[in-house]
Amino acid sequence: MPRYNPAEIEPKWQAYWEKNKTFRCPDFPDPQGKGKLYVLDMFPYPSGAGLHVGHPEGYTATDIYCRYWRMQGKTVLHPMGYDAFGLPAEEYAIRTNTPPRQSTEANIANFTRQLKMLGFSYDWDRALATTDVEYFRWTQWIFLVLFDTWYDPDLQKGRPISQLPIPEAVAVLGDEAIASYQDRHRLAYQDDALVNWCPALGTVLANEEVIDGRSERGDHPVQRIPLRQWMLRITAYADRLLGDLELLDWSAGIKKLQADWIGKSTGAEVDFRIVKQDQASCPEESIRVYTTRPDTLFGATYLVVAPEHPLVAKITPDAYAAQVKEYCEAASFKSDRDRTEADKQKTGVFTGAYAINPTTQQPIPIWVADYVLGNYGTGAIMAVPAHDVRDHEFALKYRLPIVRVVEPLDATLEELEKIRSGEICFAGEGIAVSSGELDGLRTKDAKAKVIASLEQQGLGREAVNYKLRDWLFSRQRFWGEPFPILHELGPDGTPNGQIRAVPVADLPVDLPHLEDYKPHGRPEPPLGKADASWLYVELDGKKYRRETNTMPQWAGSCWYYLRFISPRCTEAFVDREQEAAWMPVDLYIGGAEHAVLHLLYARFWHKVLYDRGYVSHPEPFQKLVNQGMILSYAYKDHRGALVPVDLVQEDDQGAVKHTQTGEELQRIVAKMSKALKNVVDPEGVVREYGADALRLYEMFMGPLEATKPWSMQGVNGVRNFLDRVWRLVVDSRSEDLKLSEAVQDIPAGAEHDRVVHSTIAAVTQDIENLSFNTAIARMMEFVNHFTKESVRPKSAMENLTLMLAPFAPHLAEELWRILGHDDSLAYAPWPEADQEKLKIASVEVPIQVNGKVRAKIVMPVGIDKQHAQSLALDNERVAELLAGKEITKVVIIPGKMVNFVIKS
RNA sequence: GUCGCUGUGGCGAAAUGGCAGACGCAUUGGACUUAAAAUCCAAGGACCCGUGAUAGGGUCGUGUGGGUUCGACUCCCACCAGCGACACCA
Repeated sequence: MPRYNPAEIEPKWQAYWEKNKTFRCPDFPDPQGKGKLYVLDMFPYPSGAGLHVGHPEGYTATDIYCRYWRMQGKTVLHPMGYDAFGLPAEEYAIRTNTPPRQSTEANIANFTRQLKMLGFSYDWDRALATTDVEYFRWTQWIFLVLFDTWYDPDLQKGRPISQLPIPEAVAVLGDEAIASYQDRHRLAYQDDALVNWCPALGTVLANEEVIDGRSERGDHPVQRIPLRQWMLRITAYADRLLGDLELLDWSAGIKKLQADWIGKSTGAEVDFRIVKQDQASCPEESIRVYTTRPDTLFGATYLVVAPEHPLVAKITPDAYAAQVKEYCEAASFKSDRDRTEADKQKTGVFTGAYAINPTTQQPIPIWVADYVLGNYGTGAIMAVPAHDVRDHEFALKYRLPIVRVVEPLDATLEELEKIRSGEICFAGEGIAVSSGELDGLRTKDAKAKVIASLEQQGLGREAVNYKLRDWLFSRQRFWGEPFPILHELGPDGTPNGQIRAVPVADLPVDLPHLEDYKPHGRPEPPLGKADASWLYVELDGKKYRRETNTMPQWAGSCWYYLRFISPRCTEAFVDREQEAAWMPVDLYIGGAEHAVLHLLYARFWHKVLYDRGYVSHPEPFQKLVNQGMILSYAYKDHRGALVPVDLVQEDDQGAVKHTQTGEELQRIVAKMSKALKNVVDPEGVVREYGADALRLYEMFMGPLEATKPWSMQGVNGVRNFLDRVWRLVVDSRSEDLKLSEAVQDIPAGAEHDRVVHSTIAAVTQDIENLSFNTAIARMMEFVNHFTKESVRPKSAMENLTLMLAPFAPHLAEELWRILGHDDSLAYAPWPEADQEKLKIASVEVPIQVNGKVRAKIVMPVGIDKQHAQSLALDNERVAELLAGKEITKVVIIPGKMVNFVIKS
């Protein structure tokens, strides 16, 4: 085998690693080693389409990192698994008439085959899928932990429900009342929620799965209907989820995304007394609003309540009832997203009722408008049209008064004029005016003063709000984890409202066999069609019906990183000691599309488990890196329409033309898509160029976090590099496999040593910084250097092989063998850069005049400033330029540059 | 609309206060070959001056405009473009 042939050596080494369990990870980190390292990829959803080039990007990065640290002596946990529940699998199953478990397992087998083909150093013995019954047994168990936990706001901690203090008033009502009180406080609770129900898909959808009132998948109409749903009380943890971001080594961008999603705001709740009117029999005294700008209270000229607000009907006088009712009903049919469409004109209706502004004592009208959301704050606002753009827009449309109470600190006269005339609205901070006792105060001080005064009068208080909502956790689908919950049946055989957990000993609750799990257009979950033997349970003499909702796809991915630590543990969801030894995850790499939801949900579950004493760290993922998207070239015609790549041809001049119209096209970068025929299949790349070339190319394209376009010529380029490495070491003309004659077991000279050790230093640094593209460039320089040498020290070739091993492991193993080593190099010590051998005697230093390079002089390393200056002045050209000029300043950075500043 | 990221040769990129364009692709020239492929060696930002040809020298150049600095791709301000996320949260 004289030539580099990845098709032969790659399967050979993959078989070797598998047979020798080279990457098996021990239960505990080696106490003699250099510590533990837990490196995790976001596990894939095993779609029928197989691996996409985007998958190996992150996986190669983590693989390089793991292989490097193994060579540095760390014990590395590096697992892989599958997030396999979910709607696409179920849809596919319905379409092809195969059971979802069967198609899911086939897809997993295909993914595993493709991943193994790329030579990743996973411990495959730890592989798992969220659909494994033995896995979701513990997903259900964790759900029961959530069900068994309430959040104690005083201790800021989740505690067992048995420790929830029961108020005397509840206790006297008996066991049922206590149970219902407890149920209302659990982290997993049931609630009547307005959901996005899609009859065609037969399920509720998350808000992000609904676009303009239609489903993202299939474009079916979506309705808003109230349904009894399971909710998870993530809002209880909002403050900790926000505060603990500080502990994490995540990019500022991702932290900000999460912080914005949680959306903490501080302001005040203010009570507005309702003006009693003869017609309305309103028992309530006041409406409570939430505002972040209590300092603008004097400018509140009307109130707005959400259409869902419980007081709407009570405060509306009969004369207005019909139109208010009509408006509220119309609003109830709109989705949240419809209502919040920004470019939409605001609408609203006057209720006919008035409230008293507590500062001015003036009556102000109360309106209903759907720009106020029922489920944020108190569902009601005080409108300050002079200082809030939304209120301003609404006030202009309905001709409501605008009263200016804040002046900007630094505005141009022109701006000030417009603000004073009410033409534009000023929403910033400034100085209070026309606000009685607040006049002259800065916004911050005015807020404090008005809150204090409201508190004194019992009319308001400081308040905090979050955008984050509780998590709607149930789906009406077949292919998900069943809830381990039982509904007690009354004497008439229908649920009586009492619920209980399935005893832990009875877990898992497996999915029943269903002949027909297709959607039927009604919101009852498909599991309701299960046999009575599954559906009905008798326990302690009572009859129960199982909960028939299933969990959303997010559930399984909320804790898989814990199961990887002890995947076969039968006693617990994770072995306690092993958890303490391996957690937290040291490096987590995945796509930015999971920046908010997955990472927030997983952090939430982790904190609950932490509070309940099941895990040892408050946060699961210490360092997070988002790999960039891999895009493809696409072509656009004069109209801006995209042209499929098979209709594009490049001519001799390098211009791209449409093969049919001959029109010259513009090359752009776009997402890969089947329609554009520019999807790159990783398996095809492996066949043509080899797995090592694919891995190397994905890393050489550019920085890990950047989005970058795929180029087959680039793949060819790195393959060319691997060929050069091969020829550097191996005699490619010989019939049998042997070292090149240039490779000799001789000591390296000073020049060779410098190249070797500077490469080691650079590559080591680059790997630790995840800067793989520059690490590869350094190895290319190394190869370019030694290719020119007719004698290549064997030790230098060994160092190169070791450095290349994390990137191109198959080739490196093969070269290692040819260099005379019997073992795999997976655990060979990483080469160390010898600082002594990096030292050089002299450097070339640029000499600048007024910042422009005018000469270059070789100077000894470590020269002092004075000598550097005189050497520079000795230079003929420099002397010439400085002749007769006055030198005003000389800047000298020894070893870097000398700059003479002269008067011109 | 708001927020974030990105803007550097023909292309992917490097350098993140000190010689802009490392490394790779594509291109061009040379060696090898009967020839081609492969391989190896070499050249290369643009423009100008200079020379028989070299050598050599100059000006400009990192999206645009301004600023800080002896010195800016790098830091600051404003703007433009592309991509992405969020979107009436009071």
